[in-house]
Amino acid sequence: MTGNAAVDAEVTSRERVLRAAAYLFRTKGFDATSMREIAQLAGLGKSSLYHHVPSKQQMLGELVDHGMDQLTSALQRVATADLPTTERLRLAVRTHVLTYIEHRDSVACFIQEGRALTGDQRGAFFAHRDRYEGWFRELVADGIAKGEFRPTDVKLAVFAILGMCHWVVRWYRPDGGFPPEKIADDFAEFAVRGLVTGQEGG
Amino acid sequence: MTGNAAVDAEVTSRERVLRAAAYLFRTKGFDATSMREIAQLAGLGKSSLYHHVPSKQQMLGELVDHGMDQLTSALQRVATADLPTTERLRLAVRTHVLTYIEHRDSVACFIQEGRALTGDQRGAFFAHRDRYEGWFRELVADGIAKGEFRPTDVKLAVFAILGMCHWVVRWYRPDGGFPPEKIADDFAEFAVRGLVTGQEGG
DNA sequence: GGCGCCCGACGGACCGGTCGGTCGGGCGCC
DNA sequence: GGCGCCCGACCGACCGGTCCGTCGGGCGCC
Repeated sequence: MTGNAAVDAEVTSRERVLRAAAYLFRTKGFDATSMREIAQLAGLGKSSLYHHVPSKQQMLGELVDHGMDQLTSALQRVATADLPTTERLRLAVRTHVLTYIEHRDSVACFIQEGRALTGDQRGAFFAHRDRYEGWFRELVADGIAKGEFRPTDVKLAVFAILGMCHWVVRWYRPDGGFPPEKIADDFAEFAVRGLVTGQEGG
Repeated sequence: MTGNAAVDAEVTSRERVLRAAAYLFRTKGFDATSMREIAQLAGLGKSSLYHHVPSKQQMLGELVDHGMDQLTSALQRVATADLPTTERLRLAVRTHVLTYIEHRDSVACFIQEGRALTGDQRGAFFAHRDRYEGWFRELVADGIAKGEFRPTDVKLAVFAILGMCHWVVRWYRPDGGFPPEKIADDFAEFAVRGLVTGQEGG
């Protein structure tokens, strides 16, 4: 709430549209979602959408950015922690999973629908994604340099970890019987065990 | 010549159509791919597609089935191996990765585009997918029962492993600098390390 | 208070274009 | 000739997006 009634009204309406779009983009995909469906879910006529949003593409771009922001801002809080690399990896995976679950729709837009972007938005999307992956690569490389992690290909290790994390988008259901904390803990443990030194001789 | 090796091969028209469709479905997604594009890539007029395939939906269904068959038939060769569970897991992950890379387009249809199916095909898809996941769950549960794997939630462990594997669809490029064998080995090692007993006290 | 104006929110009708799919006919090979 | 393969032309439906009129609440002016 800003205290300004007129602004609040506009923000809420616009937000309703964006949330409806994010939900549909996540569950059906960008291309399979029509502006009519978004309008219906938001409780508006189709033409009214365009009072709040310039185009379907722009809407996706905004949602992708928002999803990315959720992940990066959550991760930055972890990045600065003064902890052993192993624990920072654990925190990073935990944070990713919990952030996704909390902001499912927009993060799913970022993870799943980014390729539907065009032009400048597409470039910005790839840049953001690379920066996000790069942060994980530094984390893993740091752990290897410090001897906390076994030596292994950094890119592949990050692909493995992020694949495990991103895939949550595809199977998580709020009523699926797994509390977010449980998923976050198990996945963090899985990632850490995959990288830490020990059990040599395989 | 189209310049696309997957389509240029000397095969029947029907196969050319299916391969073109699989390639486009993987790279652009089912909904973003038009029958006109498929026809063009296959070197045919749009109407000619319908001499080989009854509909776009049916085509996707066939490709999803085919991708699923590639994975399951490859996995069944591994399932019967008389090896410790740890080594069977390693083989399973290796096989999954290598099979995906060898049959990228149709397997990607199975992994990524299955949700675009409708009706009976949709039900069959979910059944196949569940059977595939079920096989992995039995493998993991078996390893835990035998004491080779640490006790952990089986479903989550399989989600983690399959997430890591399925995500290959999204980043693998033939010229990406990673030989398939390297990816398969690293991912198998990652999965095994995530599950085997040892390093307790975390 | 009462009146009139304004303006943002909204929706019905409609646009050009593209979608998946159909149809009738032509062309070449046996 | 007959048959398999193929294509241009075409269909109704639906796409994202626009146009323009309606509605109603807020605000200045008297």
